Amino acid sequence: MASKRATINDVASLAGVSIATASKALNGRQDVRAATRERVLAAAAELSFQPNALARGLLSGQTRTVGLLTSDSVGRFGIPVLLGAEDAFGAGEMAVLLCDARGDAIREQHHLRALLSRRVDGLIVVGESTNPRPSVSKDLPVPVVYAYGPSEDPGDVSFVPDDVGAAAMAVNHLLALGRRRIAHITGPTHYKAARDREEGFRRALEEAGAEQTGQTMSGVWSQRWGRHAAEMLLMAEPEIDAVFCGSDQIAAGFVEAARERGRRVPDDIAVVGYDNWEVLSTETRPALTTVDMNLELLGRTAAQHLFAAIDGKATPGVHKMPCQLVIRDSTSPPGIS
Amino acid sequence: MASKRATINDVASLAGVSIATASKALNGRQDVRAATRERVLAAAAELSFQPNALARGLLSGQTRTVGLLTSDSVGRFGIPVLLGAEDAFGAGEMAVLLCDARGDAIREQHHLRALLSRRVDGLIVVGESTNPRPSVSKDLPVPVVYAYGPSEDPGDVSFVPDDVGAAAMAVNHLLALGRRRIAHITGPTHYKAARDREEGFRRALEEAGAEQTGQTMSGVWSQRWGRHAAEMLLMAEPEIDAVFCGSDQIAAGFVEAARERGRRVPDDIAVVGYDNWEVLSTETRPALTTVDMNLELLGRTAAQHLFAAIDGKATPGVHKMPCQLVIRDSTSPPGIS
DNA sequence: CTCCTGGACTTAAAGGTTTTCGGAAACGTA
DNA sequence: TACGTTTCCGAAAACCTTTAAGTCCAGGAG
Repeated sequence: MASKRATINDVASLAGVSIATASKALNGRQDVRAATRERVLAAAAELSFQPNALARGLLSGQTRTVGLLTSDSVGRFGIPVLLGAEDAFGAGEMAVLLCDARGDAIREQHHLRALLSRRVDGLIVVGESTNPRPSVSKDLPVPVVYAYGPSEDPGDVSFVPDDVGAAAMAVNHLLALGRRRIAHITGPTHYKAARDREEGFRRALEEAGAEQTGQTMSGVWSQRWGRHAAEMLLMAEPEIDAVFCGSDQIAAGFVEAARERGRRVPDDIAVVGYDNWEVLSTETRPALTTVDMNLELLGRTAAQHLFAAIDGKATPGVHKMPCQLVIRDSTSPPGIS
Repeated sequence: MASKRATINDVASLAGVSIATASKALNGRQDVRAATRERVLAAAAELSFQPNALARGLLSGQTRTVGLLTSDSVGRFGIPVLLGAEDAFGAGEMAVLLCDARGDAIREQHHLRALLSRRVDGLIVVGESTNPRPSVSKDLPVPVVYAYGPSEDPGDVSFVPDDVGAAAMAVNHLLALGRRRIAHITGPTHYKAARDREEGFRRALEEAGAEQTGQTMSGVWSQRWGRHAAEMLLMAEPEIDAVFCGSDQIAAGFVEAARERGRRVPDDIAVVGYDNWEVLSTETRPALTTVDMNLELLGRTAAQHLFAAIDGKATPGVHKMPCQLVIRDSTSPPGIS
């Protein structure tokens, strides 16, 4: 560990100028002779001077730091938000202060206070599901954007995936392949995601004048449920030719069970999953066609809008972000696979 | 957005005392009458005063903030480190600044500078594999601990999972079940994790006087490779009664392929995986016995040792953290399953 | 010669908090 | 009354940087 951190005072002394001149030289401002500037820069390099961001922030009121308040979806969102922040500024210019509330409102309040006392420039609140969540933005001195889980307050800025549209897109893909006897297996109905995806499913069928085959099967988001549902479904509706699953876990369970029962995917039954969770979607046999929610884009967009809001250009409301259908072998048209 | 943030000055004015008294009252120090303290506290509450952490840090030289420098294992480590930080202090007392270097040394330098200029109290560097990585700690004014990926410099503080010991533990478990014809399928040999796990595998067999069945099969960390390896292995060494896999992905592929070929798991072949990645390990049929590296404990321990180092109590060297064998159905002794 | 201009640099204030030290009041003792 | 002690409070410095305002000087214009 090095001895003591150099301050601009040390730099100024070493260069034989005042701290004001040193500051101007270091920040590339006018009113300083080239020779002097060079001397200052040399001194700063020798002392490996790093300006103290605290002092700077205290003065300017800007910390170039944003808070990320999550409830454990750090892996899915933390990185995209970081990338978004870096894209909007230079690399290393903006920093992210990470907090995990573990789903506890009290702890969330604690973290909120801690972030505010650190004078973050803005806040990104990440939900663990797409269910609307209570707003934290009441009377906050900094702008807030919500990602994935929208705020209940429509006056806040929220970014959510367009589950309804994505589900419709998935079903339209199945319809375009000529499939007409399509079933739906999904997760618990207390998830808005499950309800939205079912709505997209129904709408697409309606618009095409087709009928859903069987009832929507709601269970949990697991491979086990996918297998179980597959067994029931293949028994009850043996003539189905496609299934839209509410998650890749369910879809993975479905294709495994179908395979065991001698149903060929995609020839007999085409399958579409949801999430594009690659450890599942690319490793099943066949690999899954699935909806990618573009969470990275979502995080990046949220970060960019936060910066816009920091600059006073907020755009309230719930913004639905488009998803993308990743087509793999589980829906290959006949003759290609 | 609220109007303006209250400062301790505002609180002092409202309470009719000087800022020194206000500070003392707010920080619970002596030398202030109970009645006065109460007045100050009431004023602070009314203005919802939050002390400015920048000013405080500037003065004390402590920011109660640590930097987390990762290369994308945020999900696996970010959270444990956060929890560890909260455990070592009160919730919301310590904050974590998150940086992702994306495996780029230049970017890592950038982030390092950004973190230092923000005056973090310490640094946790997280590797993406257990391969040793270059040290960043040369002449840094703050302590650093390495988690998962150790530093090449033995003078640094590193925490890594005990892969050798864990693999031996897994194999001993198989031996205790009476299995003697044990094979090993794992990932690429340029991963130290793969080499360490193989070493533990060999050692355990040697100590038991048993012989490895077949050659160690090195491929990639995927389910697909697990299936492929299973096919080759079952062909070449049909009499095996157990397999130790270098990851749950490989193990999941193995049990699937074995099942298809009519081999019963665990009755005919016992299987042990590695990672306890629950989306895989609990969803295969049967659920996998697997090594849990206790990454959460690792992260927490790293955080706690960082705090110790901040207090001047460093403990240099590479610390091997114990892993844990999670026993599930894929190694149930006969008669139980 | 004086006056002015503009460049190069310095002084000082500001930002919010903590802390040291000194001061003042109240009270007890001789 | 004079003095020492305790209790409570305030003034001011310190942390580091940026910036507005001020100083000084050389040189050009009149």
